[in-house]
This record gives sequence, C-alpha cells and structure tokens, in this order.
Amino acid sequence: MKPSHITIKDIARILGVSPSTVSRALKDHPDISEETRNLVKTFAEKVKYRPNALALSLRKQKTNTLGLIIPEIVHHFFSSVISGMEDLAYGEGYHMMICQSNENYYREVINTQALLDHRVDGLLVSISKTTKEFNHLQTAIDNGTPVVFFDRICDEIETDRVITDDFEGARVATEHLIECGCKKILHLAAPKHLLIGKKRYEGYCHALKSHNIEIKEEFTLKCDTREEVLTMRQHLLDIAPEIDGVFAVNDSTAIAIMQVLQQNGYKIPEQIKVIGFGDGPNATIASPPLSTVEQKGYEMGREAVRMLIQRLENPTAPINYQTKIITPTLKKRSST
Amino acid sequence: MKPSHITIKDIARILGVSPSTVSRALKDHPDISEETRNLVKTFAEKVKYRPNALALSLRKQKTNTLGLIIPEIVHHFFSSVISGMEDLAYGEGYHMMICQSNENYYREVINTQALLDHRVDGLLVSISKTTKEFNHLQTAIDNGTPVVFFDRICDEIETDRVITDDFEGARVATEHLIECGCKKILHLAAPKHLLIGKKRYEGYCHALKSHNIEIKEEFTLKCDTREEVLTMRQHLLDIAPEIDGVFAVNDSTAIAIMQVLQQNGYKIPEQIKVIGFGDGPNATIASPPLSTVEQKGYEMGREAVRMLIQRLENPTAPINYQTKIITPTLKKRSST
DNA sequence: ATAAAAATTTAAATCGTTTGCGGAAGATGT
DNA sequence: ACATCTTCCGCAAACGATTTAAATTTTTAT
Repeated sequence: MKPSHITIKDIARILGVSPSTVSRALKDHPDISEETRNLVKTFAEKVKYRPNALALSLRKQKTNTLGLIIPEIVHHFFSSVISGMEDLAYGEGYHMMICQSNENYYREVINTQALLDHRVDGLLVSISKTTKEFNHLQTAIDNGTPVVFFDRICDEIETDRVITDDFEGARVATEHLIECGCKKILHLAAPKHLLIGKKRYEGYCHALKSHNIEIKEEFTLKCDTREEVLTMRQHLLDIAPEIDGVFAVNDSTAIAIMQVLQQNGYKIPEQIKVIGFGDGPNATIASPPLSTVEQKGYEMGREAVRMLIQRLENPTAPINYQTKIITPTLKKRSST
Repeated sequence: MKPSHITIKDIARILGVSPSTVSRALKDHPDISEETRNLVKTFAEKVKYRPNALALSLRKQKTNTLGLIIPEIVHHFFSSVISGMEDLAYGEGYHMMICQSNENYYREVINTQALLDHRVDGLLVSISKTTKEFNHLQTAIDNGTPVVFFDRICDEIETDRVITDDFEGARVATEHLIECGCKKILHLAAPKHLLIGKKRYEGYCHALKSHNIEIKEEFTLKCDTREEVLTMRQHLLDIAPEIDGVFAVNDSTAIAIMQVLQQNGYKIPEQIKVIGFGDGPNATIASPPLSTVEQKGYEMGREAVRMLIQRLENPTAPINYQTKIITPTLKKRSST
C-alpha cells in the first residue's frame, strides 16, 4: 500500500472539477451532465480507479463483510461449509473474514472481538467445544450485529440457526442397515453430552424400536475416533461375533472398524455391514466404499449466509428467528 | 452495526475534553496529565470502548490484514496451509481475508481486485490451474502491495515464494520404490505446464537415471485426479502387467490406482508397489495404508506469512526476494 | 511582578468517500 | 425585463480515528 492508489480527489484535481462531481459522475447521478460524466468515467477507466473499500465502509457504516468463527478449518466438513459460505457471499457482494477458534473458548472471544472491531455486518458462528459462556455473542447481538449459528449451535441464545437433522440421519442410516437384513446393530457413539452424540443415539434407538428390535445397552459404545477404535480393538473384536451391522457416528470411526474387522477375517458387507455419518472424501476411498449419511456442509454454509444476508438486508423486518434444519441423505455404497 | 459502538468523540463529549486528548490518553501519550489519563481510561474501560478498525486503517494507511487467494479450501493440503497462516498471522496482530479462486482465472482476478480494494497490506497467493496471465498480480506488486506465492508459484513474477521441494520429494519417493526392488515404475503425472507437474516428473526421472533405469515415455501418464484414473481405467490396466511400481503425483490418484489394480486381482504391495504425494488424512485410511511424501502444509502457511510480514515490517529493506524451499519427507506405510 | 519555560489541552487537517444544500448560469414564461 | 425553473456543479460536513501545530494554563526563574 505504498504508492499510487488513485483517489477521487486525485481525479478531481487533475480534471479540474470537485470530488463530489467525480463521485456523482461515477455513479450516474442525474445531476451530472453527460459531457462531464463521460469525461470523468473515461478518465477513471483509464487510470483504473477503484474505490477504497475502507473509506466506503466508514462512510456507509456498512462493510459488506461477514465474520466467520469456526472451530477448525482442517476438517472436511468445516471446509465445505466455508466453501459454501464463500461462494454465496461473494455472489451477493459480501466478503468473509475468517477466524479459527481451535476449539478454544478464549480464542473464540478474542476472535469475536476482532471481527466486531472490524465492524463486520454479521457473524457466522460454530461454537468451540470448550465454550460454555456466551456473553461475547449475546453482546454482539445486543449491539446490533446479527449472528447465525451453524452446526454447533448454542441453545441459550435466541437467534437464527442452521443445523443438521442428526436424529433423522441416524434413523435413516440405522433403518438402512435393518432393511439390508441386520438385526444386531452396534452403535459407535459420540459422548452423550454433545448434542450430536445424543441426537444420533436417539435416531438409532428410534429405528430399532420401530422395527421391534431390542435395544441392548452393550451395543452402544462411546467410541468416536479412529484412535479410539484402535484402542478398543480387542473389545470390539470380542463383540464382533454377536453383531451383523455397525452404525458409526462418523466416517473415520466407521472406516477404522471396517479395517479392524477385515484384518480379523470378517467380510464386509457379507458378514457385517457398516455405515458411517458425514460423507467426507475418505468414504469413497475406503474399501469397500463406505455407505454413509451425507451431511451437507456446502449447503449448510450457503444456507447460513443466506439467512444472515436476509437479515442484514431487511433490518426493519420483524425479528422472527428461524432454525433451518438440513436433512442429510443416505449415500449407499458397498459397505452395506 | 446499528446502535451503540461508542466512539472517541462520544467519550470526549461526555467527559468534556477534546477527542485528541482522549486519543492520547488512551495510548499513554506523555503530554497527558495523569489525572486526565486515568479519567479517560477508566471511563473507556467502563463503556467498553473499542477503536474502529476501519477508521484506524484509513488513517494509518495500513489495514493489518493479509489477503489470501487459494484455489480451493476443501482440500486437505490447502486447509492446512490456511490453518498455519491463520495461527501465525493472528499471533502477529494480522487478520486474514480469504478468497477461493475455484481454479478459475477470472475469479482469481476478481478476488485480487477485491482484496486490493480492501487495501490488504499484502497478498498470499497460490495460483489457479487455469491462470496463464499474471498481470493482476504484477500490477499489485508494482503498486506497492507485496505478494508471497506459495505452492503454486509463478515463475514470471519476481517476488518471495515458498514451495515444496517437489523435485526432491519425487526423487525420494521414486528412489524408495527402487530400493524396494521396483524396476518398472509408472508415473501418474500432473500437467507439465504446472510447475509441480514438471518438478515431480524431473525428480522421478532423476531417480531412475541415477539407478540406470531406462526412462520410458509411455510410463509417464498425465493423470492427476481420482476421476481421471477411473476414466483411464482400461489404459492403466493394459499397462499394469508391465509395471511393478507406481509413483502418483498425489495421494488420491495413488489410492484410486491402488483400488483399480486391486479390483483386477493385483496384490499391493506384493505385485505392484504404490507411493503417493501429499500425506492427507486418507493416506492412513487407504488399504493398505499408503506410503507417501509428507507435504508440510501447515508449515508452508506459517512460512509464507512469516515472509510477508517480514517484508511489510521492513519496507525500507533492500528488495532481495527469497524462495524458501520446504523439503518433504518420506512417510513409509504398507503400500510399498 | 513578570517574562520565559514547561506542561497540558485543543483546533484543525487528514485518510477517501458520500450527500444535503446552496449557488450560478442559462432557459422558459409572462 | 423580470421572475421562475432547470440544469449542473461545488462547498462543507460526516464517518472515526491520529497528529501537527497552535493555544492555553501552570510552573519556574529572575
């Protein structure tokens, strides 16, 4: 940002008119004569004049920038969300300022503050796992910066939200296993205190119940990472002879258990069918390709931005917060 | 951005002093008496005054914002890069504005312009595959906005760069295959007009040459995505009987060919050994786990930001462009 | 007591833009 | 010839901060 960057003042000076005239000419204000307008416009074109977005934002009290706070970028689901957000936002003339909380409450607060300092028009937030206090976000809303939560929402704050229908996704996945003939289905679950853990567990139970399959407590194991599968390897192999299906709370857990089972001679899907949740890139790469539930990150991102812009551009509309639920869909591949 | 957002003027008015005094008091300027300073500071604290970053940037002619143009966020390597950039940038008091080009030259130009309009202090760029013209970036540099290229660099523009030592990575990978006993090694390559395509090809050739293995033209195929592998399936299978090793230009291509080969009865690594490049999360998940070359995205991101900030904060330093080369390391797993 | 020096504070310009209002011509009407 | 419109343009304030230079008050020295 050292030299050049020609300004309206520069143009005005060179052309011997006032800055206001230049400003008006550039935006086809009717007060300006055609002659002057052409003069200004062709000159501006020639010197490649570009308005200074900072000055504009300051003047207009609007930055056309959306602030995003996300737990981690390096995560297929979240990066899809960002991608969806980006695409829609840029299409609508908004830009994005992105911060990662790295699952850290303190950083989340700092980031919120930084984005607010930059006067972002609105905030898109997926809260970090360690966040239990929401003052930073409530304050933002109270001071007039709208917030849209996505995926990791916060129940205590009234605002717009976009979430995946975890219950339905889990139900569909489990039902799919049942329809494939499974009767003894193991569920590898996330902790119950996480909403997704709870909802997916409930969806699993619901499917079993509606097919009159007994819900055995020992068939639900807290196990939601690849590493945990490897740690629990022996226990899983002990259970293996008793089961004919596995519903894992995410893809990497599903793939890990497939591998453990395969290494111990089980045929998938012939002997045990496995289904995951998420549909990241490794679902297709797994052998056999993993059936899973497609969690629409890209779509969720678009939807969140859509809701936010909607609110930004109808500031007078009655505040009637919405929760948009995105229904995941079954992706049948070869593991079931 | 509707109500509140208290300003220095507000504070000045309420306290009955001038804005300049408030400004100085807040930053411990020696001209201000202790009494006034305390008055101002405690009041500012009480009303949670936060300076308006836009006004500051406009005044200071410095935004403390770095612009990033990246081909695709949904890509493990690139999202690691972003993560590294974010971490370092925030630590140094800079923010990031992120745009995806989606491998589209036109969007890359638009994005560059948008970032420049926002007066980012510097640009971090990995050029899109379809970009063959670099005027937009050269202009940025000429107008005083430093640019650091990373990964997908551009030879025609003189500036700082951070790259993976693609030649060395490819050489090490190929050499590893040779050491494992391979003599007939197929290379699935990226287009030659991309530097990474060229360099990795050269590394492959170098390794062959130094072991006195003939370089056969028909053993290098332009094929750098999973989809392309599936499209070329038949041709690949025709070649398969003639080879005992594959060096693929990236992991997903490597995994795809492993699967095609396995589906047609080839044993990996017994009959054909396969090595990839990148070390994304699916390398561990593949069956067998894929040997590959670890491309250090996070580190590359940090390094690019480090170089950029270095230049921003030493504007008078002699322009002595650097190219930082990050050497990837071999990750031996079970596919070789 | 009074000038000079030191300590505080304020006014005003600036960054780049927009916009309400007023003003100077020229055109039109009577 | 004079009032009244139009048409076209510029002045100046505003957005929220910083900073130079000038003004004010207080202190010190003579």
